[in-house]
Amino acid sequence: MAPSRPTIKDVAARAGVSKSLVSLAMRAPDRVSPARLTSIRAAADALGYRPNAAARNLADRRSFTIGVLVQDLHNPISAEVIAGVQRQVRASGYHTMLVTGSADADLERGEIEKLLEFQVEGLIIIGHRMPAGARAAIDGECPTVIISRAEAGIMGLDSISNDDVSGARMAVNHLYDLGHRRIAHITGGSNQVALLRRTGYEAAMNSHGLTANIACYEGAFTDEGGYRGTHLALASPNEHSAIFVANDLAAVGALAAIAENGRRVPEDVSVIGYDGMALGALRSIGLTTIAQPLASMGADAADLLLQRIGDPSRPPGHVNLEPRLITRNTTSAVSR
Amino acid sequence: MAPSRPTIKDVAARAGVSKSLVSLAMRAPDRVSPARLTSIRAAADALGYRPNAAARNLADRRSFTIGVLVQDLHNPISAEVIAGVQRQVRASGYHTMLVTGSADADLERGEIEKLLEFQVEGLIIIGHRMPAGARAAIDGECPTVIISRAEAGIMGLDSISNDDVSGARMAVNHLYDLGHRRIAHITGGSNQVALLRRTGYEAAMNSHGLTANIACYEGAFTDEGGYRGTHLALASPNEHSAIFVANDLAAVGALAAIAENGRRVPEDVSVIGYDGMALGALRSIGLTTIAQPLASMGADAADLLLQRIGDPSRPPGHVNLEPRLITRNTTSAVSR
DNA sequence: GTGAAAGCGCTAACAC
DNA sequence: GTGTTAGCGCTTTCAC
Repeated sequence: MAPSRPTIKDVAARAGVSKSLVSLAMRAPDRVSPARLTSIRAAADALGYRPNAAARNLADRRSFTIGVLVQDLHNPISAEVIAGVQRQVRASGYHTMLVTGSADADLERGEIEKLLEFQVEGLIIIGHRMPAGARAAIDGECPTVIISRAEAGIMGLDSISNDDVSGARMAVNHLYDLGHRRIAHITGGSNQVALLRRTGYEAAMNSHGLTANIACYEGAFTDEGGYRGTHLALASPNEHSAIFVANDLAAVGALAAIAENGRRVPEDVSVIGYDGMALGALRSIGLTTIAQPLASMGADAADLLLQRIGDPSRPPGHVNLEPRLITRNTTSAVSR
Repeated sequence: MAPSRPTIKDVAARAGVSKSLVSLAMRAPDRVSPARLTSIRAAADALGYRPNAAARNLADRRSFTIGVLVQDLHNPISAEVIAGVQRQVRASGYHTMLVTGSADADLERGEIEKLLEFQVEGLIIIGHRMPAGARAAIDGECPTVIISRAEAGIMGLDSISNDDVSGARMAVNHLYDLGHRRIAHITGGSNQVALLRRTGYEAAMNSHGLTANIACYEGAFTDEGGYRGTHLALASPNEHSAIFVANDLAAVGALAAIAENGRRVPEDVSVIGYDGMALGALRSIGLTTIAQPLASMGADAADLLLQRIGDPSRPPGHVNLEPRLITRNTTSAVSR
């Protein structure tokens, strides 16, 4: 700030060469004579020179930065996806600028605007909602890939998702195989992902001839949502022996509701979640779940984006990864 | 990218005015005649003009950006601190650029370098380790505040922390008040924060005349660490009736170890953690803990940083917040 | 191999 | 009020 940082010019002066040679030395060391190179480097070190990204981006007309919008930083799965994104992005010589979304659509669109003003070369959006400001990106402004939003396809964006319908079926099938028939579903609300999971649940129930047993209780993708929905389920006369909860966070809430209700998991009622958040693996939770390959989804998103940046005319790609069942301690064979 | 974005010049041409008037119109609308203003705005809208942050930062010689380094994005408390930081930073008209640290010190220093190259006006570091690249920041390069690292003081940086020693005493006192005497401590490793919490534990035990009962078992700030440490504790002949675990994540691991050991919480052994992570409040966990005011720590850090940016000569400040006890379901009066 | 000069998009005096 | 003119720090032809 105050003692404004040394510039390429200062380095040049100190090394007794021209600005452009310093610039060259920084980017193509092999095209500069060894002697000058060392003296330039010495000067740079002595001065504590650090390139100014703003100036370089301006001259380059590119930023080597990709923007990441995380809608729900509080859901632990976000961290895992982010880690995957970062690893891959870094490996490609880019770096990430991460902003968080929020319930406030205006704020969220503002964040996206900022990212765009910073000339990010691409955008990765992690979350279930369609961000307000994403329209701009969609309008061909900036390559964008959406993680975990299945309807992205219809908007012409690249996307990475897991097959929610198929995953939900896996959940039901697992329960079915354990002998459960009265299987309830706690929903994740009215967003696309939640709807798909519900669809998978219903489809699986139907295909097992359990149409009459279909029972959905309204929840949300939060601890609280799972808790409330499960209380509803337990209060019904249906005597569910198993519950498929829309996501892991909600499933943890479900466990609490069940305990409060005086029943045991999995002896009295089995519970299966969805997502595969690391915390579900915590020994004191031991949640059976349908796990999304979170880190690779992040990495794949980065790959897809980088490809698209390389070739903007490339048609949008949709990677739909298969989730997998992880059996832990909250599901068991039906007891009666 | 390809169809390079419209610039201020394009807007000027379309509106039939000069570049500088457009620039003025964007920043001080009231100093431009209404007629021109509207026509400029119309032109900007029509063109889909968006200011180029790189150009502006270069000309302004400031970025209105503050960099945030999060060392452990996987610890859920990070998200809460980040939220606090973001809210406050945004409210001040700045925005944040967030990068994640990692075990790899070189990568971490690289991330800090990037932030610095981007001309961030300040740095907030969230985590327990002293990042390699922080030296540069310390050398007066860039105002920096450290969250959760008590030794920051000696390095001349601003810092926000909670009083770990005092918090640990609170934990022990709570247990003591419940009648516990054989209180074990699962440590968080050898970092400063863990050491302080251990110090507080020992001090409290001493002051209660329980010096002979002091028993520390080696753990870490992770689920796994708490799990292993607790198994050690339970295997000892000390018959601990209560355990103070170095942080919440580890405490959750402790719960698992205790369950595996065939004991109940809190009937057979009480457990108290530290941090106040939101997940500890999840009903199926209900962890008693010493809660740090995470969101306000983030907000305070942002405030401190902004102040320092405003007045770089300001002496470093250290805000040491008092944590508070949150009693939930994992502690109860000693039974025998 | 090296340097001079132009320009990236924007801001900020400074004149008109 | 409004336009002109210099840069901000860096990259990049293009001659030498």
